[in-house]
Amino acid sequence: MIPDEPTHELEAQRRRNRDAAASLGFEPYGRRTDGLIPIARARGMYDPGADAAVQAAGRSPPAGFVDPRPRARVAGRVMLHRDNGKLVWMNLRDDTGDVQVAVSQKDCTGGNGRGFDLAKATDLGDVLTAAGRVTRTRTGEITVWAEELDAAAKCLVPPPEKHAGLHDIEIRYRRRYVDLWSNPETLGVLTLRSRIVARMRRFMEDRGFLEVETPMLQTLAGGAAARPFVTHMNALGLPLFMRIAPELYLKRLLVGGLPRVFEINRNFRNEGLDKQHNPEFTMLEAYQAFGDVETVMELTESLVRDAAAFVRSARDPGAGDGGIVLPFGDLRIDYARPFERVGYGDLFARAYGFEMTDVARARAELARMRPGLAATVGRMDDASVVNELFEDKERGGEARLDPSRPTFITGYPSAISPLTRPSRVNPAIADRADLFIAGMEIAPHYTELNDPDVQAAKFREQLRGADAGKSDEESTFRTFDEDFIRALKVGMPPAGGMGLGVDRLVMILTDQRTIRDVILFPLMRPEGASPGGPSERE
RNA sequence: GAGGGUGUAGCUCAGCCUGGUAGAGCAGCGGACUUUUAAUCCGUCGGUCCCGAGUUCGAAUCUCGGCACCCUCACCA
Repeated sequence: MIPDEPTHELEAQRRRNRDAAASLGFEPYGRRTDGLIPIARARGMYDPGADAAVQAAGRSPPAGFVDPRPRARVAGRVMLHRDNGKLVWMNLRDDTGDVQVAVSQKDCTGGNGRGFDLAKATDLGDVLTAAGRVTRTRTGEITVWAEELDAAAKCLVPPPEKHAGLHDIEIRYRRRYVDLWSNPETLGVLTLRSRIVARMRRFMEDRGFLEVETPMLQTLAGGAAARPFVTHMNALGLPLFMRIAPELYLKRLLVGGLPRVFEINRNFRNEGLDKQHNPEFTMLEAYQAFGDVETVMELTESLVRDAAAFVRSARDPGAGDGGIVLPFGDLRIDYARPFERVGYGDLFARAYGFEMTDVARARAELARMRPGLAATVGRMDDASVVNELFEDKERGGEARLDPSRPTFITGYPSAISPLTRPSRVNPAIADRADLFIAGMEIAPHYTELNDPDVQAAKFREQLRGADAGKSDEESTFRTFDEDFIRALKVGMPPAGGMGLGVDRLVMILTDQRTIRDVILFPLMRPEGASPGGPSERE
């Protein structure tokens, strides 16, 4: 808070109400409170029999009558507030749900005895604790009939409109702390994400994988083709990169003798952002020694199926053990059936009506489709030409997939998969498979390259490719990692590896259209940076 | 990067096409009310119409420039 900033009228009023609560003897910012239970649990404690017994006892219960209704102590934000004079109704919300609280002048006499007065001085958005009997009102609403009410935190900022909620998308991302408690959908999706990740972690552990943490600050950013974020370390006077992938470190661990390793953590790529890309994103990357591409495809398929089953049961706990079908937009995605598999070459032929080996035709086709690219097509190598066609959004191979069926594309050309081991059967084909769901690439799988000489040659090839025709920006991220080659010289067992885009998978499983809706704090430009001078608002 | 859209009270929005000096609901404030459910009833306060320039007697409204966000496309694993 900036001291001399003039406070808004609504905030000033809230400060007055806070001071009023303080002068009633409350600590406006609360204190430790033991014995709190989640609101959902308090609601579950409601006992119709006990309510009936109290009803039967009537207004003047017989001597020795003991109120059998359960007591609960809950904490939550004030979502609604209805002041009926000598009886104040409010609705408290925590992360488990809402409950109505009645604060009656006659009955709310516990604690410091001023609970009713506090209810009168309460603003929407305040955090309170309430303790009392769990009962039901005439109209059937489960209610904590407060015997005590205490202040826990003052809300000085006016909350969103009580019925419409917070709609402004920009403010929802910028102020998640408001979005989370005012929009139950946000809380639901983001807590579900957390539980999905926990579930995936356990799945991997159950399969014998060891979770590890490898450097995020790297002197060389390798393991993928992407532009890194650049930073600088003062103490060593060292330029550093934020990692674009953990791959080269995880493989060093295989060399070190760890047979199954995985990491769930952030990667950083200095590229554009859209519905499927956030500059920092979470990846589950795993390597299994003595496995191959098939091994890790099975791993991913089981992992995704398990996560989907988990989401389905979280959404609909009563559901039987039928299929696992989850909605994504208009799609209904079936995770129970074996995932589809389709070859790169087949998809290409299906999309264009000729074989991808017909390179001359492919060049002509690309030149026709992309007049702007016509000049460059001549300088592109065969595989790039084919892949350019393959990845075309409208006509390409990926566009031919059934988005409602999780599908592995297999048989990628070796030429576009530099870190992948060529197939033993046909070296022109890489042992690589990419999992697509809902038209989104979710996870690539590889039989990893472990021959140091072949790897070194591929690195060199990439560097050469970088020098030829590519822009400076593109070439900066291509690096030759000498130590990684040295590690391979020590001997890495044959292995299968995969990298799963956690944010994208969570999007699909939770039916969210943009990656920002599954990230707690998506990247935003700073607020108030307009040329008129930065306005200090917090 | 290109095109389109949005930006008005704390929040949700109308007004903009067709220029005449700012509206509603909720929230707030004062009052009434011990079974309400977006409580109700009476009264009332609240504005950098995103920022800047221009056109005009007059701009929330029209024009130009800028900023932020959203959508589509492009780029990018």
